[in-house]
Amino acid sequence: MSGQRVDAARNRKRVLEAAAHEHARHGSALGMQDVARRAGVGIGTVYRHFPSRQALIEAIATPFFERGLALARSVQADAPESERFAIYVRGFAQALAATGVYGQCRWDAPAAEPVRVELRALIGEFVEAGRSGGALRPDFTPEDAFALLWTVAALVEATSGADPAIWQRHIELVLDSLRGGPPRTLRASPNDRAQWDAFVNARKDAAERDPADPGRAA
Amino acid sequence: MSGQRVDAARNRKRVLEAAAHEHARHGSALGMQDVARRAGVGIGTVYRHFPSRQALIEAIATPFFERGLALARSVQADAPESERFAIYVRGFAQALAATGVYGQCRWDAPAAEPVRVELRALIGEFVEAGRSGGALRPDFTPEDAFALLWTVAALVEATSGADPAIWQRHIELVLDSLRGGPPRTLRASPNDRAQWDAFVNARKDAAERDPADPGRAA
Amino acid sequence: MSGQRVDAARNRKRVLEAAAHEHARHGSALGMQDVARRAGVGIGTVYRHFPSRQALIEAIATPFFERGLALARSVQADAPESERFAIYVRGFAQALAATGVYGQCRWDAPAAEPVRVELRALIGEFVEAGRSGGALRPDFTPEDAFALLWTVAALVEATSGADPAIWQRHIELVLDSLRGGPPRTLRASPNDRAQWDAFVNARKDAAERDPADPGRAA
Amino acid sequence: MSGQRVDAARNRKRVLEAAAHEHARHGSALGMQDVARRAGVGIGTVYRHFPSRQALIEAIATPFFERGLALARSVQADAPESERFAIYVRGFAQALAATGVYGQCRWDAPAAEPVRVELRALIGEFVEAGRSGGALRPDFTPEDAFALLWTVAALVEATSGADPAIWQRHIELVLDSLRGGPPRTLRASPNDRAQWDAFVNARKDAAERDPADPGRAA
DNA sequence: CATGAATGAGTTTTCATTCAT
DNA sequence: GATGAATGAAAACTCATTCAT
Repeated sequence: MSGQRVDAARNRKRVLEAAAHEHARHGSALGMQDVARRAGVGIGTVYRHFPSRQALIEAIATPFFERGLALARSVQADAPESERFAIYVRGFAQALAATGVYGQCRWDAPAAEPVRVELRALIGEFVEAGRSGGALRPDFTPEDAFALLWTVAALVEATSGADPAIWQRHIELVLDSLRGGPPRTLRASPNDRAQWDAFVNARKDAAERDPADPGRAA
Repeated sequence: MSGQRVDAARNRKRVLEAAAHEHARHGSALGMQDVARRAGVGIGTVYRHFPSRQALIEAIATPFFERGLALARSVQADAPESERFAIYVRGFAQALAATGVYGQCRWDAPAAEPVRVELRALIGEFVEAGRSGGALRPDFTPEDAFALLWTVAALVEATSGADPAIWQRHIELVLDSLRGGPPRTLRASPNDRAQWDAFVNARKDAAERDPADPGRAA
Repeated sequence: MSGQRVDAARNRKRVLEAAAHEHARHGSALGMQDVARRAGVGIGTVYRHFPSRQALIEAIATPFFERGLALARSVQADAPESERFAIYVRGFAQALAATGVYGQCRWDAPAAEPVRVELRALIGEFVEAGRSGGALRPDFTPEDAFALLWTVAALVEATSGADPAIWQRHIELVLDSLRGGPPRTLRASPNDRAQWDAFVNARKDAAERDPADPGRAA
Repeated sequence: MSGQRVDAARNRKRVLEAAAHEHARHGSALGMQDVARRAGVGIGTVYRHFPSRQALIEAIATPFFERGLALARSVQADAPESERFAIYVRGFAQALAATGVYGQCRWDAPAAEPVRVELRALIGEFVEAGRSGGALRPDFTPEDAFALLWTVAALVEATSGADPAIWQRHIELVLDSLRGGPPRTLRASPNDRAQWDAFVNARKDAAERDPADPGRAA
């Protein structure tokens, strides 16, 4: 009816975008009907491309991982060795805040396996270089980096809607501290009370707007 | 099931505990039926104490906040000034890992208002004392502390089921780094690859066991 | 607890009144809990006096029938023979509008049996006297009277909340017509359009206020 | 059950018919499950066409009103002027007895607005013609007609299950009386005691069969 | 390929009734 | 006798998934 052969791939992409949007709002509780509506296709089309809700949710993760990997590659290609880790963390957070997709899209998804492997290798290099260059304390491991990314992701996901300065400050504070030396002046302004009040209120508002899934993250 | 009129308060508590348990596993998608079953009461009893699913979920937060506050008070009472912040963070994470309740139970809940206020005052004192005593870098603010607690909570929630050593290591690493001086040897063993493999596998297993809500957090 | 022996009869009466009130609003869909609350007693007390919801509903009818019978007796005692039927119909409608109880309280309730018998006898006399006195056409039977009372009840129940003039006019119109002679000037003002608009709006408002039981009666 | 996509409109109609049937028996307490079963569709299909129980109940009214309007039009087209009112009342009652739908389907439903307006115009004409032709007393108004129809509806609803002769007799009696002249011999046999006993018993039986909603109307 | 009507299992919520205190 | 907490069957409603068109 709407151009038969024209472009199945186009539809697939639209569904994926719609799903990412819904996922950002409702987490894994996203509704298939809502995804279809937002994508402007019938529910059946969603199921043609993704055989189940679970498959769709997992599929959302793929572009997320690919962006993460692409970011790591470009950091490796372009950034000075000792700063790569910091730049990657900042870029990771930035991408997260921009796309809003995280939630259930996790490193444990089967599809993420190869990405995870390559990413670990790259991050391993960043960490090694950071330690050598004095940007990271000597006992910092790649696994510490994963833990850090996880916490950063959670904070970004929670606060980006209210005041991005919160996570920006946090990242600078932690990165600077992880050097292991005396504190430097940070690149981001200090975290203050007003920001947190804004944060709490933003979440309260969101909960009122959508009582079905009252607050993601945390 | 379970005698009648035994004690309304007792039943209320059992429902709350059951709800906390379910919430830890399924997040806000917890089922009322499941809560009732686990509490050993009829579904009607759940509704007698909490008029709706939403009300129950909000109610879960209260003991969580109270524990947090109680912890802060006892830390203030018993711990040496300069170590209070570190002890509080450790205790907070410990409690989280033990009770598993977090998720939707957030600082923005209306019921949390008074707790939030008092808690902020206490944490403000911890931070001040920490800075004076050299346990925290001079530019660390109470709001930085909140951000840190948030990230810690996310990490604990995600990893406590797999290997608590992950979050323990992370906390020690960050606390030590936040001193601002040269790194010390940490109280927790380094974060290594095996731990993360265990983590990823644990999450994968959980997702297979319960495809409905495949993995909380992150 | 609230005065043990004091007065069970008092409680029974309060429950009955509360039930009548709830019944007037919600018909047979009245809630036991609501009745108990309005009566100011525990739900158990309601069940002590009336073993089931059905029994309570049937019990509501009794005072209704008794009032009807009392009215008939007093009409027989005090009113001029030929006007008894008209006076009874007017009084019946008046009582209905005042108490609001009708709905499920029906002539077929077992408890109503003896009342029904006596009432039929009295109304039979009223009808007979009315025919003799020229107030009712010769072919009007006691059963016609019952049918008429039924229709009057339905109209009163429907319109008394909006404009009682509607049923008053209707009664006068029909009573006058049933004489069988040329029309006389009626005791009530004519039924006009504004009254019906008020009626329709009143019902619409009620339906919005209480969507649970949107409008009793036909 | 019942093929798929057969025809959405067909299913909608079947649901509506089933709902009308259930409504005739149980009033506004009709069960959605029962409606679905009777319509031979899944419960989800009922909800696809009518988003809530309330919406379904309101929808039942539409065909009812449309039938009423269609009847009025055909009466206007085919019947002799002075008899139109009487014919309409009889047809109205007949339709009511046949379809059984009334109860919550009321003139105050928003959807009924346009029908109500046109119907009032038509009935206004019938009344006017009836007065001119001597079939109605001169002071009879269109609003009196509405009141009369309401009472007729209540009586039909209550008695059609037992003995239709009751409402038939009542209608003839009232229509004849409303002429304002000397009584004529009625087209329907007189209302007698046996009919009322049958009526009371029928209601008693119904109440026993279905204690949930013991007796509609009245 | 796309569509969206149909399905029904599953979930939330209500409420008449029971019974320990 | 009175109370109200407890119960669970029943009803309303949701939504992932299927499949005829």
